[in-house]
Amino acid sequence: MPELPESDAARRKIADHCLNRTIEGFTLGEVSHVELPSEAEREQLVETQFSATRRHGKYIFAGRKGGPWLHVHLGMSGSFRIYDEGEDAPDYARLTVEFEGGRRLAFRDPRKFGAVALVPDVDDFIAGKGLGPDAMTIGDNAFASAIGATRGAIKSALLNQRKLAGVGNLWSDETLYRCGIMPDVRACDLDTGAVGQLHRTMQDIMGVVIEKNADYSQLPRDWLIHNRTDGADCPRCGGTITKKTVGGRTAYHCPDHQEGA
DNA sequence: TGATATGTTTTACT
DNA sequence: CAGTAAAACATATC
Repeated sequence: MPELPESDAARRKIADHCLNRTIEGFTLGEVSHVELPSEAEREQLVETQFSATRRHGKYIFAGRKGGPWLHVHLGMSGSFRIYDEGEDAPDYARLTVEFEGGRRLAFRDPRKFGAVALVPDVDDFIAGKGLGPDAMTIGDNAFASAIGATRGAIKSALLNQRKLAGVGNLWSDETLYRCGIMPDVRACDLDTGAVGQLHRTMQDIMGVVIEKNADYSQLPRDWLIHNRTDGADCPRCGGTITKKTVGGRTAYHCPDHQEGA
């Protein structure tokens, strides 16, 4: 489920398996309603190599210095699959990059909410999207000014990609759960200490998910992720996990140990 | 069968 | 400008 940590794990697949190999071509799957690079854009990449990857928030990039970069957003259900020529292509492959030596990189996207595009400059792209600072590298002061001053719900602030890039529904719930803060508390009602704790906790949680390569089965048992179901027992306090809608998103939380400001 | 889903964008208000 | 709310996007799964 792609948020920042899942996007980073996906980026790493490219970094680990697809760099410095000449791109020979592309294969398209069933592509209606999926944003993909045009034939002319794909042609610009043929005979070139990816030499580096980047990630900002949930946006992944692969390219080389000076050249156009391939940008990928995984949307709701996107993923990458690395395989070699002769192996079965995965289901729902929308765009497959063919490298020399038979290496394949498939962009899978069952629900077609993802996007792949060619961008001339990564920084310009990020600026053009209006994305806020990356959630894993933002500093304490920048976090406090981006989030702490918001008048709306803290959960909505964390999810706002213009304020902070990378946090999605799952990890915003996990962060608030660990901090003991109700998702619908107004961000500006949190004291300085709580905002600082939120910053540290958010980075700690997503850092662990990145470290575990986004394999949820390796995450600690007392995390909300394993019990994110209406009516489940809260593994931290014995309360009951409950859902409510905050800012149009479903917010799972424990009313017993998550409190208002 | 119907409800729900990890995300983004757009539009229309307040 | 800041924020809220709803709808739309396409499809798989519970």
